[in-house]
Amino acid sequence: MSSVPSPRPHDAPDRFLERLAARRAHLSPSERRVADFVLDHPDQVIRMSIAKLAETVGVSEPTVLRFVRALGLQRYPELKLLVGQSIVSGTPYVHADVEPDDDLGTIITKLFDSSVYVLNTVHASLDRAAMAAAVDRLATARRIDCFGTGAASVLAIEAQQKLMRLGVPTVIYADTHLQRMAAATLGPGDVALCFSHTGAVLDTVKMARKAAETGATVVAVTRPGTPLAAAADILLAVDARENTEVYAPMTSRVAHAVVLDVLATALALRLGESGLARLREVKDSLADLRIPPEEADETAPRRPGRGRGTGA
Amino acid sequence: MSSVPSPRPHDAPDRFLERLAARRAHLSPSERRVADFVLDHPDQVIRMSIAKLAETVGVSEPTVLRFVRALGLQRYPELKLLVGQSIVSGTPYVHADVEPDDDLGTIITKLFDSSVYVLNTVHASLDRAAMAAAVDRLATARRIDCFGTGAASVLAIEAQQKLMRLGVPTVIYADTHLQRMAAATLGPGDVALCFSHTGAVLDTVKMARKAAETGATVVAVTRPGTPLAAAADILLAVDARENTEVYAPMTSRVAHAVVLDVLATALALRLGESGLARLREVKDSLADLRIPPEEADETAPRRPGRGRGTGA
DNA sequence: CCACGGAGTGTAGTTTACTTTCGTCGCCCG
DNA sequence: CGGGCGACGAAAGTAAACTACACTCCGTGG
Repeated sequence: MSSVPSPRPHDAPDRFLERLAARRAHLSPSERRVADFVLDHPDQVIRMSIAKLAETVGVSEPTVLRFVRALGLQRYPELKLLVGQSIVSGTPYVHADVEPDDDLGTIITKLFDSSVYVLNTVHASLDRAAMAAAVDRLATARRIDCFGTGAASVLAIEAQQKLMRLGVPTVIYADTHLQRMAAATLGPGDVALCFSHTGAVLDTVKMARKAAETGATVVAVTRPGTPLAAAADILLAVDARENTEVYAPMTSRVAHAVVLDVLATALALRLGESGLARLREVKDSLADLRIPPEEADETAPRRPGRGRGTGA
Repeated sequence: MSSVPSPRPHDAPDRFLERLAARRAHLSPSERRVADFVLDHPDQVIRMSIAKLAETVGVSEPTVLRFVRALGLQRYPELKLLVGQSIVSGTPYVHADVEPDDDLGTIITKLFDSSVYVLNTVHASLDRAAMAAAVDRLATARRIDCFGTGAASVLAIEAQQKLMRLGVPTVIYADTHLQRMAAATLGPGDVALCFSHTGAVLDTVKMARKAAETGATVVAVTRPGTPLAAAADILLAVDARENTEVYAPMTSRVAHAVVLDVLATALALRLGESGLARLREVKDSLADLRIPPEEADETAPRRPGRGRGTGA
């Protein structure tokens, strides 16, 4: 492979336009007009020469250059570069919702872009201290119960799978009644791991409160400022605004999944060799459920007319 | 020469480096050297003048310019712009694996970046025709069975949830035996929706084949070139290489989830008003399980010592 | 075996783009 | 009401990008 340079050469290229907007107030009037034009038409700016930009905005070339310098850049091309990178980076501002008359390609693009956007947002806003605290508690927990209802139940199930694989005593109960009963049987040293997109699902919140009453630590992955968040000892905030009105929570699902990945991975490393050893054991125990690579071809009797999918 | 993956989907700006790699073969020797340098050091190229690039590569300036034109571009700055946009998207190339001695911040960054990277890759490589065909079949299916074992089981569960919400007759069975029995009872007009990261899980593959024997349509979300992929009528290929050796499938999970989102969303729109109506009905039926926003504050009795997580 | 032609490349010169210097204007403060 | 300061632009200088043209190498046909 090649030299992989600093992922972000100077500053974060993505939020460059944000930075520009923030700095707008401190610019001189003429410079501000340049800033406004750049913010309004970044796509045009990247193909403009300094002279063209100056003419379009109605200022002189040196003013444009001063504007560039005011932003902490050395040269004008640098600006074009950063603006260019800003407008490409994952769905700039328009976190577009899917419309009823979108075609398939548009749906695909919108959903993938939204997911990427949410991941970037959550990444940036993730509370490391809370995450560290959560890993801490999970690592030493006597018992971990996973809670989640509705769409969040898959997250609870996934959490149970991931943590169990690490040799951490983690359980999940299939229905709400069982979960509620289980919550009441927790105690100090135990952890209740709760998932909810809205943070306002009555059952989950009640379980969290019940668990807290017993002295267990409540870790919640949910939206901040919600009842569930308030009930939590440790809040892993995922603030992904989305259209929950009609469609099922989608993008926030993805964000929750990645947060869970982080949790499980950090925990695995925290547990060190013992955790890795467990993973290996579990993996080995599954080996005979897999088709070995070398047999793969023979064991796949190709049926006529099958195998579509790559074609047009 | 180093492979350069497509950092971003869409058509124009993003897959530029890919396009460049593809066109490399048709270039003259000197131009090819330029191409290789651009592919290997895109981050440097975006800050180089044509003269500097020519000198570094060891060719003349016009050669660089001819290289630019061979790519279908008009001017050299256009190249810098496109290269710059190509290398943005959060994750450069290094799909970095988590190392045992990474600290929490590094783990967070690596996992989020990997997820974003995978989403971009899968977005770019997603087979729309296959997706359209899948939506088609699901829309008219008499019955849909979801299959998935191990880590993929949560996806199957999620699929069942999402499709069921649309009013599409979708079922899932909890254990392998039941799933296998169910597969045998499928028939023409039915759909088997299979999930597997590796595509080599024996149980899932057997179910897919059994389902295919009955004349049902097999839709598989998995890695291409695997036994499960071969057994599928419609393959939704998700080729996310990752470290399955020790850690559970993580990034591919996220990709599968988004593919499922696309499937469900496209299906909802395809079903039109009836699908949306179903969603609303289901949503309304859940209304009393939520804590209404206005009550949120009062219903959250704040306990002393609680509410950590946002702090340092 | 040599003349011819075309592909591929480089040299030199022109045009365009960017940057700096410096001077003017207007405004605030003394 | 004039000296000083900040904002701005004109013009000149410098660097970058582009174009025209010439050379070389190699294969082909006479």
